[in-house]
Amino acid sequence: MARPRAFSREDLLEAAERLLIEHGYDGFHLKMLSEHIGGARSTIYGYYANKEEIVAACMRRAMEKILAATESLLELEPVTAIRRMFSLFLRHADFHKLMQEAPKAEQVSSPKAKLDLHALDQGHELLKSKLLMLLARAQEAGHIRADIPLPVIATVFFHAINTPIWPGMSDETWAEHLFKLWWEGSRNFFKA
Amino acid sequence: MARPRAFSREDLLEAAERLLIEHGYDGFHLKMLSEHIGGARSTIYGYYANKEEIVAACMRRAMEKILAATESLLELEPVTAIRRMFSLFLRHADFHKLMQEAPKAEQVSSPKAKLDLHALDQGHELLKSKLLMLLARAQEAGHIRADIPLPVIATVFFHAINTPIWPGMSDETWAEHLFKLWWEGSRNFFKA
Amino acid sequence: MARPRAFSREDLLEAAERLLIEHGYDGFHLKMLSEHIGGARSTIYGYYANKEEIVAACMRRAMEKILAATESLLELEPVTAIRRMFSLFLRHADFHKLMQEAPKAEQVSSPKAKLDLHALDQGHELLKSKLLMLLARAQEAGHIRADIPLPVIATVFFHAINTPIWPGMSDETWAEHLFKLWWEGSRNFFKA
Amino acid sequence: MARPRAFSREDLLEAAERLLIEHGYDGFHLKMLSEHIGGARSTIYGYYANKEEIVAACMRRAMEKILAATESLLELEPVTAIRRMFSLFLRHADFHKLMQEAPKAEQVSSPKAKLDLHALDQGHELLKSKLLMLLARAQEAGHIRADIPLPVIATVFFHAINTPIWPGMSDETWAEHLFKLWWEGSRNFFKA
DNA sequence: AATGAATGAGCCTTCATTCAT
DNA sequence: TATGAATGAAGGCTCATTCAT
Repeated sequence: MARPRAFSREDLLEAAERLLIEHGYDGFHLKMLSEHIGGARSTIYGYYANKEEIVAACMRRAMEKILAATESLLELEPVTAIRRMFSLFLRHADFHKLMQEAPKAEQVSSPKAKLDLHALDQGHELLKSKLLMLLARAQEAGHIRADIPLPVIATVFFHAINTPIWPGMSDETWAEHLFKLWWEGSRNFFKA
Repeated sequence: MARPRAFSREDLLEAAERLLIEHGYDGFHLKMLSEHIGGARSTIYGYYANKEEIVAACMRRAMEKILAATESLLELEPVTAIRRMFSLFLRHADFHKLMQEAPKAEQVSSPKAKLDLHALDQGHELLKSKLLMLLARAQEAGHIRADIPLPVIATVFFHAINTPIWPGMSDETWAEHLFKLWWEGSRNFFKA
Repeated sequence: MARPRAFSREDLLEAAERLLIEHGYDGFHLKMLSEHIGGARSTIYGYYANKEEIVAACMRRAMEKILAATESLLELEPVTAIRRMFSLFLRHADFHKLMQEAPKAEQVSSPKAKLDLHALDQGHELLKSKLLMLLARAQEAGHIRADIPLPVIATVFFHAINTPIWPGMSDETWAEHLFKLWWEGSRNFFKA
Repeated sequence: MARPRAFSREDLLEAAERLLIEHGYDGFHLKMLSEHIGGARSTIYGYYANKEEIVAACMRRAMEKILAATESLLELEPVTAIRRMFSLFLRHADFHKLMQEAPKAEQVSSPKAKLDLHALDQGHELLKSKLLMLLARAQEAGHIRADIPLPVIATVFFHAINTPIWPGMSDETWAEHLFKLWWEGSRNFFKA
């Protein structure tokens, strides 16, 4: 009965995500966004009340995608699960870059954005706790070194994933190498 | 007779570096800068023609400081040198993070800024080649694993340094843990 | 078969009047209006071509209501009629305040709005002339002072009505006091 | 040593006052203001941080001008003082119209504007109390009717002043008539 | 006819940069 | 030379109005 929407909320968030990753929070303008989705700046306000809310919704959505992907991981054998998690995060590579741009919930004035950012934080905690659980189980089974606190190991895990790919290398090889280096280090243990 | 210089080029670049690290490129304003160096905004234009040039000069200078600090490293025993380099970079970690979002020389309009950014890139390459040289020597001596290409190992090295510190942990302990994880990995090799 | 009318012209003008009185011209938005009449913003354009026309139609209608209410007043004894008129206007005081900032017919671009605003002006003149007639008759009968031109007295009458009510006072008491002050002044004539 | 200011704060407030009176709070734009003082919109922000602060400063200044003008009034014989106050306000005719546009201090976000608006309120109270004091003294001396609460009389006084002048009449005659009507009412007390 | 969506004009505000002393 | 003042180009957001169903 009314004019059909030129683009969906999904389209909008998708574009926003790309632009946020590419330009950072401050470098991200609604003008830019509107150009990328092919509409007027003001049209965006029919979807979200302000920039804050767009960013927050965008972050939350990315987190939910990741969380969904880690759904069944906990049931696997821990070392396998960790390996899977590693390659999963690698596939969603920009996710972490995006997360670093997240504004703090307290610095945000829109209540809706606050809600989304809190959900984001909870998601973050959940993700960390999932990883910690896996690491703990792997450690109990003697697979993970015990001389370094698990949260530190987890932090390094999260960060390692974001290593910018060596140009020209295939994704699979890259994943393989990266995991090996995280898992076994750079040292040569088998020195003759 | 002439008005005394309100601040030196050094003061300016020093303050700019701190502010860039703290607020990122887009969050960095000349107003902020002028307040921190105790002068008028317009005075800055006596030193640099525009914001681009300030940022470029600032990055270049930071890179040169790092390069100077790595000067004598190549003469040490390779594994010791690598360890030193690790903690050196860790001390300059903020700068590294900044580097990752450094403006590209081509996207910049001021020719002077272009020059500085090219010098920055060259410095980066030099740094990488120094590291590669060390890694190669260490590998020759059998200390570094040989099943993974050295550039990949170097990339991971560079990236590992930027891991956000685990809150509440002392800098020294953090450095220790981080190096161990890069060097020996997360796996427990000594499983009973 | 046709969609039922969501609201009538009357509903629309009624709501517009309330909102105009409450928020003034610049504070009056079509969004607000549409929410109050329970329809879509765009539906309003089925009734009036633009905001100007709504406002003009609304003012004209309010004026006509007042004029109708003064219909039988001229037949009364003049002083009684004046008293009645006073309390009548007091009841419509908000409208009067609004009238003072009514858009001028010449500043308006829509011809329909122009017409309505001219009608509004005519109504205003008619109202004034009615009042003047009453005052003249009262003056002839010796009830109104003759040392001040009647139009001045009429102007003050019109303006007095808009005196903002003393907070906490009942409408009736207020009307009583206000009329007395207009009629007898603030001076104490009966000084001992 | 620096470029001379194109207009003074006074110029700015003066223009703002005129425009506020003419167009009301909502109809008053910085663009309009900048055009009237002959500068760029952004230049205004060198004087005041935002629209709120301009309006608040403008109101406060108007109030202070009036207060200064009423300075020595209290020492006069009360009825004379009242008469003087009346013509004084008449000369500053638009003052009250301006005051009606004043935003409430609580609805304003800028702290500086809050301060100014509070000062405005205090000025308002002071003005009212001055008038009330005069009225009370006049009443004690038997010059003011006692059957109507003084605050009501004061309110009517304040409002009466703002009666729009009868076009074509000289200011002095107008002042005379207006005062007479407030003081003695419209009624003819001396009916033969 | 009624509606939800789209849009452009306009306002407030910030900031890099230029000007005039 | 150093500076305070001035400015235009954005960018966020609102709102009257038009479009397409």
